[in-house]
Amino acid sequence: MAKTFYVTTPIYYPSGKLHIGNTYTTVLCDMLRRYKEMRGYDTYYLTGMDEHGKKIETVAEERNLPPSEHVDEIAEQTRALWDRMQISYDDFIRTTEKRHKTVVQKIFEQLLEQGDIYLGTYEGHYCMHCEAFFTESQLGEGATCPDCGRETSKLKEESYFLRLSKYEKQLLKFIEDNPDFITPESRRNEVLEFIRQGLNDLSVSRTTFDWGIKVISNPKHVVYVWIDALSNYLSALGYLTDDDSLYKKYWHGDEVVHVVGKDILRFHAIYWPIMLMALDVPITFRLHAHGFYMMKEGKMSKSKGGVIYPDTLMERYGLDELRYFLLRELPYGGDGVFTPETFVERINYDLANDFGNLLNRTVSMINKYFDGKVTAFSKEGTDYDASLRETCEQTIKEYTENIEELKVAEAIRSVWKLISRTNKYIDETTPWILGKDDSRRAELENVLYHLSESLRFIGVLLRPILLDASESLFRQLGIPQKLRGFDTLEFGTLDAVETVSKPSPLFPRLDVEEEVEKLQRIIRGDDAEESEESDEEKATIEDFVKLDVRVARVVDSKAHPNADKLLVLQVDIGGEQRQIVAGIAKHYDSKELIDKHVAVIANLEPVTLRGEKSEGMLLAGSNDDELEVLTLDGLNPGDKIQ
RNA sequence: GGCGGCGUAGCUCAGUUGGUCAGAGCGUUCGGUUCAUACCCGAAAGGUCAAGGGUUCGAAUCCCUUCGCCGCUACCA
Repeated sequence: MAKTFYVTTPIYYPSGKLHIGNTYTTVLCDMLRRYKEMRGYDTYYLTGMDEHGKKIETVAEERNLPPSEHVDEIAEQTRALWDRMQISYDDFIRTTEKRHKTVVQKIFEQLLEQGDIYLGTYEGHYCMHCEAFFTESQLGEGATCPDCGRETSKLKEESYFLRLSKYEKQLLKFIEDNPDFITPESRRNEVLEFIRQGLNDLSVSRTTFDWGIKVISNPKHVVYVWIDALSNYLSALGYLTDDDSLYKKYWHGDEVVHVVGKDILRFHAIYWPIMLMALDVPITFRLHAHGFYMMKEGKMSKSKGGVIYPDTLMERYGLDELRYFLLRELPYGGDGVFTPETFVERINYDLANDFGNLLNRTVSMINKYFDGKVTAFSKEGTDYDASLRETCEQTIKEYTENIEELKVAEAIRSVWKLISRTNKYIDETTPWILGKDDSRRAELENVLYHLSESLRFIGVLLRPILLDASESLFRQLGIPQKLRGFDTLEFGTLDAVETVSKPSPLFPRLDVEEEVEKLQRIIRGDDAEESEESDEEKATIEDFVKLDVRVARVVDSKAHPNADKLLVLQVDIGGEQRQIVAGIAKHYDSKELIDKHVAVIANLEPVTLRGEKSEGMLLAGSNDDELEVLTLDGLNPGDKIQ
């Protein structure tokens, strides 16, 4: 029986167009799946969409569509994108599907019965934008969302909670006992540290919106994101249904890998295992949290450094080029940078010059010297032959070890070492000199055979990465289907090569300057086709007039006794004195602002920050490294700002 | 503030358990070659391995301190 391999992407939340940062996960999983397939595994690749929640409800409303139609549309677009990218997924699950809902409801009820979920009331800060409650410890006693920075409102709501605290010790032990459970190690450490600080029970239901899975025993609640979304990994396999054969086969199989971006590490490393423990389902998966592709200026976003979409790159440069770049440029455990320069240079140097040209010159020579047919293989050979063969063997080893550890960029690099070695082999053996001497024909044929065999190795190893190019390589060298498998990678297995009569370049060379410029335009959004609506929400004038912004004179100021970023200011707002705590200590000395006239929001709900009362908010402008408090020394304390 | 990590050639980074570890790729300069998509191959220049101190016969590699940067976390509305 073949070993099994089950690989998953997160299910994507349809809030924006998928850019190359998002698609990386999917391409990585696709590559892993193809690799395992090639190694003879029985594989299953799951991806899908997370389609519930307030945000979807709202967007659908704005579009004047029922939410179901809205998500149908997006799901269709997403599937179409994966199809264009030749993603080899086996199943595409949507949380709005009946097969998923039923399972989630069963899971919820079971956990409720067992007491792992309990009904409580939540009194706390709620962020409308993130649809999330934050506990006191998460938010401290501030009033904004730790995720998005937007203002939260105090809400008292009935909510179900998942008892995380009960499983804290068990989870900690599991992670400690399984060093490979979470990779890379740095992420694992973060998780351990987070658990050690103690887990708060997790709110897992909402009553503030309808677009979600109803709690059967209490339908005014809908199941909130964690239990809904994470369950997809099981529901798609038929867990808790009449036919759970896939679940038995793959979840209880040999290898299960969840690949996620680092932003959702915690949910997969903590909440998901705890859910499984509570359900008495074995934790068979390992979790890999990769970094992101950034633009040079920072995070990929429309407002900041610009965005680049997979379609753009695919249409202009090709799928293999895109896959190669993505898989090759993201360093293990870190973030990657997309720049037009590196993208174009990778294509030219690695794909066109080193790899494509290697095939091209080999095919040309076989045609030129042997009319396209080569058969000989001399075991005696030269030192160069032996060295090349050795590199082939070594490459398989490095490649395999790296992929198994999910170090795909390293794996790819090891193949390129072989490509370089093979180019060098041509220089060492100088076939063009051998070609001038009839007595050395056997030698020449042996050289060309070695080149073909090396290229066959390269083609096989790159099959999971370069879909068209590997195929084209086999075709151009006339390598039969049965010699394209990983298990045929033994030097000398190839009986004969019969090349096509005229080689065709695998990758066209690009005009660097021209393409870089083109890409820069696209990223900036200057290209007509790429113009996009802004992500930003609009505030109405009503929103603004709610704020009472006033000029205040700083009367006194001291460092917060118990927080290094805070200053405690006494301000005069035209007769009334107040205390305001502001997070500006990194940028202002405690005395620096005294007597300055600053801008404050006067009608904020007072909060206590690290033990000091704050009755307002100081306005300041900032970027990544600078911060400047707004000063209006020409106006008097109490004057209104609007 | 707590925890983790990083700071190595102009640029991007490799460097497992301390002793050919001072490296690779790109860039630069020079040279070779012509089978090839003007490609490929080779050579050279470039670093007091962030700074200071310590352990050791010997440290980029271990320990301490300082500075700078990143991630998570707490505090910043």
